[in-house]
Parts: sequence; C-alpha cells; structure tokens
Amino acid sequence: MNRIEFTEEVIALIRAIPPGKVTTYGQIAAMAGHPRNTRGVVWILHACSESDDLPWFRVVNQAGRISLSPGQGHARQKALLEAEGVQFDRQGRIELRRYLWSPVAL
DNA sequence: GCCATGGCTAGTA
DNA sequence: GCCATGGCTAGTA
Repeated sequence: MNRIEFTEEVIALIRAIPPGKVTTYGQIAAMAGHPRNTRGVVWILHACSESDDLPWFRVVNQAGRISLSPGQGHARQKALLEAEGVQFDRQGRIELRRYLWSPVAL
C-alpha cells in the first residue's frame, strides 16, 4: 500500500465515523492496515481538517482526550463534539467505553 | 529534527 | 516520564 492509498483509506474511515461517536489515531491507522503509522494519521488530519467535509473533530487520542493544545483549536473541537452529545468529565476526558466507534466491518 | 501517538518501566507507599 | 515509532507533509515562491 502506498501513501495515496493509505491517505484515501484514512479519509474514508474518518468519514465513516457516525455523529456522536469518536475513534482514536491508532485505531484508524490499524484499520487502514498500518498499525504503527499513527503519525501519518495525524498529518492527514492536519492537512485536511479544514477542507473536504471531514469530521476531523471525531478523532481523539487513546486516553479519550483531545490532543490539540489550547489555542490550537482545543476549545473548538470540544464544542463540536459536545454539540453532538458527547460528554466530557471534569478532567476533559471522554468515556471511550461509551463513545468509541467500533466498526462491524472486517 | 519534527510531532494533534502509544506503550511501558522504575520506584514508591 | 521516557522512548520507539514513521514519514518527510503543515498551501509558499
């Protein structure tokens, strides 16, 4: 699989995340066939987040937290998720048991 | 060298 | 908190 294919697969997977659900960088990388290329997923998010109709904000880290730092869009991502009904606890964490998207396919 | 990650260890109470 | 990881890319001149 080359970079184009990986990118297309990652984009397709992100588009498939339903509203009110989230997934992690590592999960997307794994589902796209490159379990260790989480940084590649990060780059695609960065490059494409404002273009297309990508629900980039539905991707969080494995701890269930928003990885953006304050000032880099953290508040915006949180607001977008909350608008879909995703709840954060006092430490700004999402309960993944409840919100993690688990695709049936595979 | 740069990272919007992830997994694991050491050392303490 | 530390380190392995993977790709070289952040839209300009």
